[in-house]
Amino acid sequence: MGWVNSRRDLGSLIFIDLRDREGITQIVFDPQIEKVSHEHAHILRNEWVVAVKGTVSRRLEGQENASLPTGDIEVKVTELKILNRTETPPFQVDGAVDASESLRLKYRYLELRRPEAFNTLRNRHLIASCIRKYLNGNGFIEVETPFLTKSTPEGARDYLVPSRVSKGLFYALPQSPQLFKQLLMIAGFDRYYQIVRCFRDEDLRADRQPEFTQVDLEMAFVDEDQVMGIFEDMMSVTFSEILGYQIALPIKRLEYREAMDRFGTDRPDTRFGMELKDITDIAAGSDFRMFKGVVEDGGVVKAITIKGGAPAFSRKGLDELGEMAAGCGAKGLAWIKLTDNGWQSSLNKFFGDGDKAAVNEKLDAEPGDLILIVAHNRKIVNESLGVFRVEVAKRMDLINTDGYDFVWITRFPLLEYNEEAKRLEAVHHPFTAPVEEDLPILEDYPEKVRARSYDLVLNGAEIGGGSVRIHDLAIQQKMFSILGILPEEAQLKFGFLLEALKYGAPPHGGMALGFDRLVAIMTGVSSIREVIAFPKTTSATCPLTNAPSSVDNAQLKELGLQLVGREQHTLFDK
RNA sequence: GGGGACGUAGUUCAGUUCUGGUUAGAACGCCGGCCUGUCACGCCGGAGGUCGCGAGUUCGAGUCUCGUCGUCCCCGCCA
Repeated sequence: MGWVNSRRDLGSLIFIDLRDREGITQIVFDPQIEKVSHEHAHILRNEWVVAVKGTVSRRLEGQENASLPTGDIEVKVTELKILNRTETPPFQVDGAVDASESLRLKYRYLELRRPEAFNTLRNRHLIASCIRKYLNGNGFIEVETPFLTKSTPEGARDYLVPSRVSKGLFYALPQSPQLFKQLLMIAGFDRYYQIVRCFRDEDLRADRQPEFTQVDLEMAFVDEDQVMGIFEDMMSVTFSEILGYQIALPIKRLEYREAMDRFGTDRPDTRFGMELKDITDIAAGSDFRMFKGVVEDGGVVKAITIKGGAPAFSRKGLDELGEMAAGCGAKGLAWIKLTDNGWQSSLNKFFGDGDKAAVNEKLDAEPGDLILIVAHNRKIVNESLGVFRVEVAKRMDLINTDGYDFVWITRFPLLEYNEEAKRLEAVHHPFTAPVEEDLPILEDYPEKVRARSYDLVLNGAEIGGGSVRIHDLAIQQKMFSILGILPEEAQLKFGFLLEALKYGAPPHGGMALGFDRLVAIMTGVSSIREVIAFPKTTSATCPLTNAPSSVDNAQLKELGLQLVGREQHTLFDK
C-alpha cells in the first residue's frame, strides 16, 4: 500500500514506483500475469493511493536499479485496489520542481509526504528519544508545567489568553517553565526535565518561531560544573548515537569577557582563527589623529589578520566591509594590505617603520595578508570586528562545515543598562545568581557583577543557556530592587516565588536547550521551520489553517472583550 | 518599527531597466493517443494566463509612477 510516486506506462507493460514513508518500490503490471489489474493500472496517476497484491520477485537480469535500495526487486501484481484518487497536486510531491515556501506550508501535508521532510521530522523524533532516554537514565523526572499561567514583566512579550471565568483577566503562555522548575526544586524533585513548548511574541527570524521547543532541565544541590557536565554528557551521547560523531570532551570554556575580547561576540564560531588583537598601545603612538583621539577618549584600537586575504579583497569588497562597520556603529574601517614592499594602506604615512614592524608582529602578519582595523569604544570595536570575522570567513570559505564545534561561554554580566527603559535589566533572567566574590559590589557597581550563567554555543549559534539560580530570599529581593521593581510590585508579580524561597529552597541550577535549533543543525537544514511539522511564516501566521483568524462577536462577548480599531478581517484568503 | 529581495500558466522561471507597441514564452506537471523492461521512460498531439491587488501617466502598461497586500532575509526586538 502506498502512493504512486511515478508511473511509466509502456502500453502493454506498466511500471509504478510505489512510495510509503520507508521508501520506494517498483511494482509491475503485466497482462501475462494478471489481465484485469493491468487494464485498471492505465488510469493510475501520481499521488493516487493504491493497494496491490502480488509476488515479490528478483528483477530480470540487467534491469536492476542501483539508485534504489529496493532496486534489485519488484512486485509483480496480481490484484490492484485503488484506495483513493487525487486532484492535481499544487506542487509535485516527487520533488522535480521545488515550490515556494508559502505554498509548501499551505499544503504542508503534501510537503511532509516528501521523503526529505519526513526524514527530518523522524530525526527530530530520534533525537528527542535519545535525550529522553539519557535523562531518564540519569535520574531526571519529566514533569509537565502549566501553559495557562501568569504573565511576567521581564523578558519577551507574552502571548495572552483571556479568562472567561474571570472576565478582564488574562493568562499568559509561558516564555519558559523557569519559575515552575524552580518550585519543583524547592519541592525536592532534585532532577527535573521537560521537552516543552515555549511561547514568545516577538518578531520572527529563520531561527525563531513564536512557539518553539526547549529541552528544559533543573537540578538541586549542584553548581554550574555539574549542570554543564550533565549537558556535555547528554550532547555527547546524542551526537554519538544519532550522527556517529564524537564530541571532544570536555567542551572548552570561555568567560564572556574573554570571548568578547578574542572573538567580538558572545557566541563565537571557533571553527576558524582570525582572532581580534589589541593594538591600542602602538596606535596611540602613531601620527594618525583619529586613532589618538579614540585612545584619549578611553577607546581601543583592535584588528584582525586575514591570512592571504590581500588579493581576495578588492577596493569594492573593502568598501562593502566599511559599510558593514558603519552598520555596527563604527566610524570607519582602516585596512592594510601587506606586500613584499611593506604596507599598502591609507595609514602608511602615519606609522613609523618601528611601529609598522610592531603591528606586523603583534598581528602575526606576513606579505599577502590583509589587516582590518577598527578604532572606537571597546563595545563597538569588538562587535564590528566580530561581524567581519564571520563575514570574511564565509566569503573566503574558511569554515569547515563538517564538524561540530562546541564552546561554553560562562560568567556573563549579571545586569546591563537599558538606555530605552532607563534602568538595569537582567542579562539572563532576574533569578540568576551572582558570582559570590562579586556580591560585595552588587549595589555600588551592579554592571560589573558577573552571573553564574553559561551558554552553550555550537558552530557560532547559541543553542542553549542556563544558570545557577538565586535560592536566598534576601538576594532575590535585592535583585528585584536593583532592577527597579518595587517590593509591592515584586510581591504582585513574583510573590509566589518569594514565598516559596522562605520554605527551605535548596541550591539549584539548570539549563534550557533550543531543541529546534539543535535539530536544524544536526539535520543540516537552514531554517528551524524545516524541523517543525507545522511552522508559521515570518508574520506569525499559518498558511495551512489561516491562523490567526477572527472570532464571533458571541465568543468575544463571552470573554468580556471588545475590539477597537481594525476589526474587519477577511475570513478566507484567495 | 526600519532596510533589502521577490510576486508572470497548476509549479519553477524567462520576458520587466537603459528602450512601453500585434498573438506573453520555456521546462516540469495536467489532458488525449501510440508503445512489452521502464526507472526523470520515450514519441505525437492538446488544454491551461485578471502578469499579486488598486490607482495614476500614456493613443497604448507584464514593462513607467504611487499606494497596498503577501513571502523570504536582515536590523531593532527575542529575561
